[in-house]
Amino acid sequence: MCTEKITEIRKLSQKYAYASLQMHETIARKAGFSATDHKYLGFFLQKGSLTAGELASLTGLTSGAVTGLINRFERKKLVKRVHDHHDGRKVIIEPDRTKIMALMTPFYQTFQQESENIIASFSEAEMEILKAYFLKALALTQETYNQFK
Amino acid sequence: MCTEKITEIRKLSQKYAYASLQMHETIARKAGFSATDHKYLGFFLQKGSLTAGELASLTGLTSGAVTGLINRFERKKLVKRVHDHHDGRKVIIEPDRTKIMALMTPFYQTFQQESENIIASFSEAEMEILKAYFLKALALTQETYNQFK
DNA sequence: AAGAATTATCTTAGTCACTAAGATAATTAT
DNA sequence: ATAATTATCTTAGTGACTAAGATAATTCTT
Repeated sequence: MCTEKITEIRKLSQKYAYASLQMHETIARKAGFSATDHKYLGFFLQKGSLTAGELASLTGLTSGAVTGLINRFERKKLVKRVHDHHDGRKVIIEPDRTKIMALMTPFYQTFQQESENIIASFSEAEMEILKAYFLKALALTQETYNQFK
Repeated sequence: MCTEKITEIRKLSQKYAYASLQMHETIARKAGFSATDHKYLGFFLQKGSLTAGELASLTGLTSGAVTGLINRFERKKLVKRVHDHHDGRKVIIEPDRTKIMALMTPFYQTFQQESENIIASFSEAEMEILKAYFLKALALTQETYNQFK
């Protein structure tokens, strides 16, 4: 069997994950965010509005840390706090997508375009293989995460 | 063309990168490390002995932060400080690979095995495609990192 | 319907890792 | 020899985190 090739690819994917982390942290600093703020900012683009509690459980942060996170974003006018009409305890955090995008785009536009160029360099059948791999790898990563959290 | 599929895969890989980050941070906490200590611990396994300065430029930390990092690892007896005989200013950090491995393995063994199982579920020709993708994606990520650092 | 328990968020106190700037000590250049 | 440079460490201050408790709204119990 091709045990070596398997291990090689596994290590490659590990290296990629680390490089990705480094890249994001570096961009975060350049964009004037702490690494963690930047990390969670993407959440709002992905998920839209969230309550503080939802954000806490998604991020794994304590409620106090989330309060601080929201305060920092609110100061920069990237999100708004809105009280839920149905449940007055809840605070809904409404991101200003346009403003957030405007901050991120300069850094990611080229990267995303190049990423898509790389993907586009594969045939449609090959893309299916990439997709299959990512779906499996994502599931395993999330399982492992859930196992330890 | 299949623009949608391309974007789908790009987003999938993005999601994977984020999940990977979350997983590593969670494991770090479980293993009794701060997320950053855990992140840099892997460095020693990969690179072996390093000087404090080399570590600083690899991690992007200031020299003071590196001093603290080494102190914490040294307290846990995971690394040793050795003075360079040729250049008395330099401090070589010698990792105790066995000890570090012993700390990491319980958390990563299953994950790595399952990762390899996923890879092994592809044919050899398909593996070549995965490898090709990772090599390109890694290069792009590192380029982007270098561009902003 | 009133009181108790729960839930959601915020506040406070304390900790830890970081940066920036300067100190120390060894090496290299003039 | 002296000056400049290099490598690491130290110190002071900052920022984001946790844990625990406060506050306020909702839901459950009887």
